[in-house]
Amino acid sequence: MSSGQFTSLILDAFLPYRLSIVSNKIRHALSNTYSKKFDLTPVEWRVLAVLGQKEEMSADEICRFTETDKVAISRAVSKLVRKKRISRKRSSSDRRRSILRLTKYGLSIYESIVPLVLQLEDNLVAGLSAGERRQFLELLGKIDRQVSSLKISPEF
Amino acid sequence: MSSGQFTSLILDAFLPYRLSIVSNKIRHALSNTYSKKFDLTPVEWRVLAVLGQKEEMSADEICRFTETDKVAISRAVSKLVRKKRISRKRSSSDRRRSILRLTKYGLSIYESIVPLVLQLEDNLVAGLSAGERRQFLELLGKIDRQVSSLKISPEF
DNA sequence: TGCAATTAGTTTCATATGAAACTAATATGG
DNA sequence: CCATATTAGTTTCATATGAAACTAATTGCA
Repeated sequence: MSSGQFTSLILDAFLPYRLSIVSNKIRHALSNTYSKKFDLTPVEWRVLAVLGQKEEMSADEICRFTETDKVAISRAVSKLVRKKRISRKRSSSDRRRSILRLTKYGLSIYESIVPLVLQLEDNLVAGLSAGERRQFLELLGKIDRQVSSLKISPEF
Repeated sequence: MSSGQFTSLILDAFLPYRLSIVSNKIRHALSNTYSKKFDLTPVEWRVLAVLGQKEEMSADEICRFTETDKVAISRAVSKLVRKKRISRKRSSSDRRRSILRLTKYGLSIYESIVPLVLQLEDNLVAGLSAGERRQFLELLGKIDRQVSSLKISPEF
């Protein structure tokens, strides 16, 4: 039966698919550098990474900074506290809010992982010139803003 | 304490992180277009998408084509068969292998979703010129090949 | 020819994740 | 001042996912 009117989806040219594939590969590669060695899940690493960059943050701030679901952050924070990698203190100005910081132990884990993930990143972009790297991040930023503006108008 | 010797990780400039954020946003946006409406998970959609593009494939071929874990594909295939969206027939030349195809029902679901996801893709790249789109996919392809070559050398 | 290695796909078990609902605290407006 | 709405974070329940082990069939080599 002729389907001349129907446009089949060519996955290799479908941007969301391509992005997903590459992102998954990188996530696995990243996970391989720290997951077993440091007993960390990707979201836990993300929390450590944020707290390594900023001195202290609340869970809600981490959610907004990393655009990650609050339940996932909550669970990761609880595990990191239990593993004594971060500390949690109630904010005196808003007792709903907690103040999170890396412990010395957490900081040492963070400082051990950073060179590894930076090395991985270097390997990833080894085939790109410096100009191409900048270009890629710029285009990615444009797509990021587009998808964010889509989310602002929920369809329900 | 001076930490002049240590390079903190700046997440906004960290490519894997940026890719992950954008990819997650897109995955959610995509999922919103078909997940509830068509009762599909992302992996199930991926299987439909591949079978919509190719007439028939084995599970193993879908795994390799989409670079997706065989357990995930196996589970998605079983659910799609149960939902009568694809059919599964044993290969006569290799009885380990199954031949998967879209059913009429599955094809109609596929044909309903494709315009939606193509529209979403159009919206995603609305801020890019045609040249920038090509450039982005080319650079993404380079990164893809780099990360694939990393995986070829497992570290254990 | 026969057996070990490999392949195609499935299942088990433990953990992660998503959606929704929850608690406690604060903000806002009448 | 008080009731309602909102915010920060947690918990529950169901489903998804990851890792490992499994079964059945095929391939390759001695």
